Amino acid sequence: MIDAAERKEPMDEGVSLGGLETTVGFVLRLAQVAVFKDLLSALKPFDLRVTDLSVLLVIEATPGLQQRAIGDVLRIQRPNLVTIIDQLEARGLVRRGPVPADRRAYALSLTVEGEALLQQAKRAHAQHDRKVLDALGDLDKERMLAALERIAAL
Amino acid sequence: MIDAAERKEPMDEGVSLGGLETTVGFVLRLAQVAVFKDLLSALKPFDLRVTDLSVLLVIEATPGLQQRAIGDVLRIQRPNLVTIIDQLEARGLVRRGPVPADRRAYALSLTVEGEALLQQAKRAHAQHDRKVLDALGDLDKERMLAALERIAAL
DNA sequence: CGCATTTTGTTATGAGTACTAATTATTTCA
DNA sequence: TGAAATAATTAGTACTCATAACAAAATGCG
Repeated sequence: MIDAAERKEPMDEGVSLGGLETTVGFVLRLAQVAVFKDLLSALKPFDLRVTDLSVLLVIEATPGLQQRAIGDVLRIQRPNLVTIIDQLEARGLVRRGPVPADRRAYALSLTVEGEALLQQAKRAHAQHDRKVLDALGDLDKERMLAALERIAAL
Repeated sequence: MIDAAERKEPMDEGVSLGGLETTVGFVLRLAQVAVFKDLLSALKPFDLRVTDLSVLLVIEATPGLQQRAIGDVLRIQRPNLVTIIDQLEARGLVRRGPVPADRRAYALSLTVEGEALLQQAKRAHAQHDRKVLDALGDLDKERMLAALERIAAL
């Protein structure tokens, strides 16, 4: 396959984006897609998607959490979280334990296998995150995060 | 529906995200989702999706462009662009004209209706963009764009 | 020129993600 | 106790994104 950068005739570099290229929203999307693609490939060896990693991280941080709580903080709809947990449970990474006070809910926790895999995945994630931070250049992380959080609260 | 912020018992604010909240990638995603949601609702009156607007903007900037070129700059796969143009053409907003030198391709241009609708949509878009820029706070747009572009080039 | 290769747009199709409505079991509360 | 709310689930849907294969036309090289 021939990359656009080395094609002969059309020379797409000259095509105007109609002002889109100086728009925060548009570039924000390009950046987000790139970050997710990079992280996804970094997690490939562990057969984890980005969402899987985030779920595992939250469970690790607070074992005993219920599905609803995880969905809330990660902005995952409850029905969607069900299948995610289903898969992680089927792989023996996560356990659906009983909640003493509530027989409807499950107390989620990592199995030893889940904990072990997560440790590996965390190293890959840290490596990925380093790349992202390097790309920030002179812009310090704190100001970037603050700005992004304000945008997220639109 | 009850918002999480005003629910009584669980108090999700205390749930740890396991370090995710200080990750550029995660917050980047939240920001991007928020921006798209805001822009989508701003474009609702014109029955345009975000992608539709970007396509119209590119065509306006360079009339006579072929589908392939638009897909390249906007990162839209050719098959997907076909249906997008189909819809815009069916609504009378875009015209598929002949390319003198190439009978396979179409020279895309805006109709008068398309031009008129785009002008309105651009005002809505400008209003939305103003909100995003305000959210940047002390961070100047140029540095933000530069950082995002470097991330997008990961 | 003539024939293989490439390119444009198209169709069909599948994977992945995300959303809504409705159901069951359980808990909460008036 | 009975009504309403909640946790998880199921089923169905919609939207985005990607790939493969195709016809028509253009390109290019012998």
